[in-house]
Amino acid sequence: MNQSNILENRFPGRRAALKREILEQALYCFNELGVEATTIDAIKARCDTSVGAIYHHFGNKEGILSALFFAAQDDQRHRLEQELAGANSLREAVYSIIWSYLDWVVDNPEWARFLYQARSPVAKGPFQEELTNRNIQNYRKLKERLISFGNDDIKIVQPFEMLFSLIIGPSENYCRAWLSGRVKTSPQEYRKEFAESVWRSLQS
Amino acid sequence: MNQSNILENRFPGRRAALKREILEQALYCFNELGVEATTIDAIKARCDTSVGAIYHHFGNKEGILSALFFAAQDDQRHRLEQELAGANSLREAVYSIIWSYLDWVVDNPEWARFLYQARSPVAKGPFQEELTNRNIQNYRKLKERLISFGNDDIKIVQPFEMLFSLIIGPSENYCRAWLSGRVKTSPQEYRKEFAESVWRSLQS
DNA sequence: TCTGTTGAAGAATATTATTCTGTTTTGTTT
DNA sequence: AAACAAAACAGAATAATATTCTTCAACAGA
Repeated sequence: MNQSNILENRFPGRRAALKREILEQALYCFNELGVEATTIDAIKARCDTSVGAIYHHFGNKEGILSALFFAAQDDQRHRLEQELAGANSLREAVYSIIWSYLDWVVDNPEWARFLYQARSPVAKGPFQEELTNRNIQNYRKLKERLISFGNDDIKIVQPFEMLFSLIIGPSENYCRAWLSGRVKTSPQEYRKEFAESVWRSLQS
Repeated sequence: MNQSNILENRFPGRRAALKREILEQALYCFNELGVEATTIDAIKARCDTSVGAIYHHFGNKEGILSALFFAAQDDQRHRLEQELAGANSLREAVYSIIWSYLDWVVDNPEWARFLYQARSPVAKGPFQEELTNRNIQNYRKLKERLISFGNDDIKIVQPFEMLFSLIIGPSENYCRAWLSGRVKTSPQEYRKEFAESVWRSLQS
């Protein structure tokens, strides 16, 4: 049932049991029915609790959505940082970014699906600022890490703004297609090809 | 006010005037407030009409959303087909796909923004099947067009499923970033770089 | 002009999100 | 252990919102 321990990691302990249960069922509902079509009542029914409990823990629907979103995003980023820590060159860093992304999506398809569809609602909602700040932070850290390698060995595509899009764009697009069912082959099968293609695209 | 004539093209004539007006204001609301936070009342207020008129034209909120979505998608695809028609080699085709995509987004930023955020809701809603069919069709047509060139001159990345992601992924990712404000430079400035990078990534 | 059809309005209804009040459980202090 | 405070939970009451329904007006074709 539990596809992973993202929730356990983030909301540990006995007292948070219902909180985790609500989130898990909400995740299911959002993915199955869509964010807007998911009602508090539907979530309530699936975990046999009360509206009072739900609102006590999350305040409102946006609160549930955001809690799920940030939990997923943090887990994904954590995986990225772990992989990236082991990289010793720009080339290895690029491979780490792509591989950790693909692996995470394949390991957590439900969470990944949710992440794609919840970004816009969260970006518009009351947690707008928190999301923006996190994105700026993450982006900056990644940029510094990449710059730290220098690019003596090969000449890298110039406008730095483009770099991240070139690296993650293809994988992201493929993962979306895979999660929506348009393509059948697991992203992991193309790990190597994605990384190599991207690396080629970077040398100018 | 009217960023383009997408609505005029799709719903021409005097009798569809209110229909277009409703759609235009709805587009504004969806982008400004988000899909879920946009109320029928807010749309009604912005075009000074009645709920009756709105429901007469679109049935429900999903109906407005879908009408906008398909209008935008068709316009985008139309532009792609025009550009692609002039291509005489695989290389030119790849350039056409990327350039028409970037140009369309820059020409229609509001529509592009909407397209990104409305995909999930539409994919879950009552027009689910229509969307799927359109996607399958578009994908197939594009695939056939690309295959038609053969690949005698250069060896192209093997798994065909990956091809589309490699081509459009970087541009898509960058356009999202640009529309969300994370990067400032217009995608059009990097037209050449995106196309060249992608083309390098394809040769294996 | 007549007549059926489409466009439009707004009140009435149904659905859903949210608040509020009270009760129980849990943890902590004495 | 008893008393207290804080957090967890339940469910009725309320508010916000989507949708339906009934009515009237504009319009095209006979």
